[in-house]
Amino acid sequence: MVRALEIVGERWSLLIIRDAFFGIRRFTDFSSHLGIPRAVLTERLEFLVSEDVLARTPGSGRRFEYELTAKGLDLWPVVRSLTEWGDAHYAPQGPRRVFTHADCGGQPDATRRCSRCGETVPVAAMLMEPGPGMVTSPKADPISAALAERRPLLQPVEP
Amino acid sequence: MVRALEIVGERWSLLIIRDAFFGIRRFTDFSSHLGIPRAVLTERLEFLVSEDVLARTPGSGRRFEYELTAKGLDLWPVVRSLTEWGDAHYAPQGPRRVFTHADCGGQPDATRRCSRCGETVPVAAMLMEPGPGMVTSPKADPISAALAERRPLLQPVEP
DNA sequence: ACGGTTGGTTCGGTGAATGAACTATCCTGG
DNA sequence: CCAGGATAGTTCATTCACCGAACCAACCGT
Repeated sequence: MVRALEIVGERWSLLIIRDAFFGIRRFTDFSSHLGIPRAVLTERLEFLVSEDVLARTPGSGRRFEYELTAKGLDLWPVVRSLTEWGDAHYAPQGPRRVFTHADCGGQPDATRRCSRCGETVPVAAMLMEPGPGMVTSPKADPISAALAERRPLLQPVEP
Repeated sequence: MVRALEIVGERWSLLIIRDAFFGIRRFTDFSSHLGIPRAVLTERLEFLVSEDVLARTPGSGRRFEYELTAKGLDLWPVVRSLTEWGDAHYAPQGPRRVFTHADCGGQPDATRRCSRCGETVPVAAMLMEPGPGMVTSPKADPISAALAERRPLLQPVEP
């Protein structure tokens, strides 16, 4: 676990990875959604790319995109179990987001096993939907607004 | 996930919690096994106790013990999935430790479901055994040596 | 050609982490 | 009863990481 924490244990790293699962791919979107200092974001993205957790692909012009690699996708159980623990102990209204299997509507657990059909669900086949604890503030930025809608995981935000 | 990381996302916190699962309970043992600065250890233990992840109970005299609470035990999926990710991507020799269901010998996944009997295995009913990647250095301190033996999780080290 | 967008870099200030040394309390052996 | 060790810290100077704000350079559409 020491090596895992050397890669994803620094501050912000897991939040960047979580946002990547949610479909965020661009520098500016990570910056505005997370509120992370840009210098720190630069450093974290470069490090995660160098460790093959994210891949940096050129979009149009300067619009680079940071995407999860296979190794990065393997972090889903970490993201999911941390979220479940936070929901269980710090979300009296219930979770802000729930994740469902697009094919059958069941709820995959942290290991991606679906509660209804029993399949191991690929992350891309999961839908993220607002849960009972979701708060929709009127002044929400476009990114937060998009992430409060029902949408598939990994699908790029505003393509 | 933000709130979860506020509790367990600081450096050393998850390693302290992992060691607590392994059976470490005393200040000196955490210090020597993790190599964490003592001032930081003091602060982390106090914080985790204040957040009801650990409980501090008086042993004999000054020998306090830090034990996982129910809330702390709920962090097992986080510890397990981080370890699995590290093993999958940074342990070419295979994992250093494997965890088995004491009753049936199966291997519980991150959600504690046993691969053999299908039961949800309590953490206390799991055995930690050395795996193919375990390295037994001759100069190992007594704590590391104890943790390289087959032993139940949560059982206090040298009671 | 020009203003906006994107993806950064640079900078000074602040707080946290580090390792080494020191301390106070309790327990045990003689 | 006293000495010494074990335990669980505290203190301190140095180093390092994080922070917010400002600056900058390439590219785009018009």
